[in-house]
Amino acid sequence: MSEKRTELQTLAQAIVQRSGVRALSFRQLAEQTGVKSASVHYYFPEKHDLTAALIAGYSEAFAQRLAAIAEKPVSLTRKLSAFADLFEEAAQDDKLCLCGMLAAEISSLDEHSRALLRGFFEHAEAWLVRIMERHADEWRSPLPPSRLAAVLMSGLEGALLLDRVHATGDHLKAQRQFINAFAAGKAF
Amino acid sequence: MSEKRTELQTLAQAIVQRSGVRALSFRQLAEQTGVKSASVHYYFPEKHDLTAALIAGYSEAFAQRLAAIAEKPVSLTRKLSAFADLFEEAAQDDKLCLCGMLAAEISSLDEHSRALLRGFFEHAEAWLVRIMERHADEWRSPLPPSRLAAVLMSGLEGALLLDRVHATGDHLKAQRQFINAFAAGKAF
DNA sequence: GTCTATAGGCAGATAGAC
DNA sequence: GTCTATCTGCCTATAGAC
Repeated sequence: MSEKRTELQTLAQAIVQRSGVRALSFRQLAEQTGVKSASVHYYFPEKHDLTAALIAGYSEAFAQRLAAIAEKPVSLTRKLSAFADLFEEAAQDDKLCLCGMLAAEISSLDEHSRALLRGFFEHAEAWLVRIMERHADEWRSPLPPSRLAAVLMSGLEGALLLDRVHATGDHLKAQRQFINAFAAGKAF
Repeated sequence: MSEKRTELQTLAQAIVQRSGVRALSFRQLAEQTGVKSASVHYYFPEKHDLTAALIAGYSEAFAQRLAAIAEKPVSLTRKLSAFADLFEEAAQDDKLCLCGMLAAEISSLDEHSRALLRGFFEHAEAWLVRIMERHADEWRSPLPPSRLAAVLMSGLEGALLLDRVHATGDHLKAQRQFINAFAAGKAF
């Protein structure tokens, strides 16, 4: 993988996380990396090639972070808190989760990118389910793990979204409080 | 308020809820309502005028629905379920909440529209807090009402987002289960 | 109110030289 | 790999006739 390609992809990812795919242009990408737009087309012939590469790269990095969290010998609380940290990082940079942003823009994605997007969310929720099952003695709830995973994931993606509007970070904080109470077995 | 203006605004709202402001064009709007794009500019001189009108209109309609729910003499469960119904309606039409979509696209909004957006979410969450306080005997939680309102709102907006990716509606269903358990005083 | 016509800009994409 | 040059198409916005 060439360095220029990586540089382009990194920049493109940041732009999408902040403003969306529709705001991402070959020209802007070229200007900000010191090449011409034709050169960007050399690495990513069409825009959907770039989009797909973005989702694939993001998914892989995310999966690695999840794997690292899973193998640590810590409590459920700490694992879920580390999970929330991944979202916090994006929020700090005024970004959404790449895949959350693309979910909003799904009408402008091709079928291949949509499939990759599905993969991202399936993997993340499956990870949450596995973690909850492994720490089954640390929590209780009237909902099954798969439902809880959906609640957690929706909550975090939604919090990222709403915290762009009020810059206080309150929604992510509320999610963390909720997660902590849950993972401490206090309720739900 | 002229009929044509209303027609344009209704169509524009649907387009934004499905594809976002960046996908909304004067030309498309004109074609689908049988006029020319110059005529659309007659009603909404610049695009940010249209965007602002969209948010204001949506906020007002939403507020009216909330007021109607609040005054019904029913349980917390039923009120929160009616609240969730508002999101379900959007999901059925493959739409996001207008303001959720615009939150993702906040970088392309002017300051006036951003202020209107803040107003929407503040109002919705204040409504949730008021409802929870009025039904204080029907639920319990380690979190204060304002935090719970943030959790609920994030969860529903996020569920709408994630359910566009897998078309199963699972995330909204999970939110409803969560809300029911909460409002039944079962937990959290 | 609605139109025609058009300005001016930016988008994605490609051909072909180096 | 990177460039220049260019095509085609869509965008917002405006001037001015009817």
